[in-house]
Amino acid sequence: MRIGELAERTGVSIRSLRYYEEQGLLKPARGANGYRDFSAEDVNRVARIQLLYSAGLRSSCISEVLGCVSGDGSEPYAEPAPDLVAELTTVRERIVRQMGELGDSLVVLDRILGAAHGPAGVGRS
Amino acid sequence: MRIGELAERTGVSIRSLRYYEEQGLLKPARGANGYRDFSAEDVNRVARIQLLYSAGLRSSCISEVLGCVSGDGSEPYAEPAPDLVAELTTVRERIVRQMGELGDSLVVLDRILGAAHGPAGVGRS
DNA sequence: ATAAAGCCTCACACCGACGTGAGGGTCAAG
DNA sequence: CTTGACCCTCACGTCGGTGTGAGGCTTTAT
Repeated sequence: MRIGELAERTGVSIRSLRYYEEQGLLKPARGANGYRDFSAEDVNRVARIQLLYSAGLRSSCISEVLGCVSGDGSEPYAEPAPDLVAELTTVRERIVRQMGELGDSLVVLDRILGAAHGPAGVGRS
Repeated sequence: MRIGELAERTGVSIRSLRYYEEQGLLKPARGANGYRDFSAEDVNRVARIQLLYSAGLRSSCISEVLGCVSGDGSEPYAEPAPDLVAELTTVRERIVRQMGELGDSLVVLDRILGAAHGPAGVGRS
């Protein structure tokens, strides 16, 4: 599939997809015309990339992580390098902490929002 | 208290504190010498600012939120403007979504980390 | 008095993911 | 053949929070 289609399917901009390739996160084949040729698996791969980005990992790190995840990513892994393990452990801790902070922020926001329309309970999501 | 002390107490850089003032998040008094003079409450205020930053709010939004929180922020609020309520609601949804994504990312990371040192359980934080 | 430390105001640098536009090929439809 | 849609590669712009350095005050300690 070509880049436009992948963009449409994933909801990610064309620019971003090119950027992902530039960062080594995607390695599409190339047609004789120079066009990128993405596989069907790349749809999932892009989803995982986005997920990890949203977790605050930078692309260099995502690249290593994805190197440990095979094709559809549903189950298997290769051996993670020891350095990577250390880094990911740090990242893991950061994520846990960040989730806590987000929870706290939510409390703050809900206080404000609660004040907005009186003492009645805020619509729970 | 002067900026250096506040920086030390909050763990936030001097540069950032000046930036917060520039964004209207802090309004320190000024001594005759031009030095900023922060109040004791500002320590809490800075903590809240950091919290909201980590939740992904930009300073313009934080400024409005803090406008609804009185002194020590422990309980009360002023009336939030209706526009602000709408924005915060959006932000709230984003945060909830983001927490979900972080949780998913955690699962991905734990899979990798689980593969790192064999089938034994991962050290639970 | 003199040095050291803390403060001040610009104002430019940086990072990371992405927008955007220029300039130019490729390809299917009319 | 031409139009229009899609693709390509640079390469610079943006945004937000922060680092950093210049140039110059005030205050504190010796």
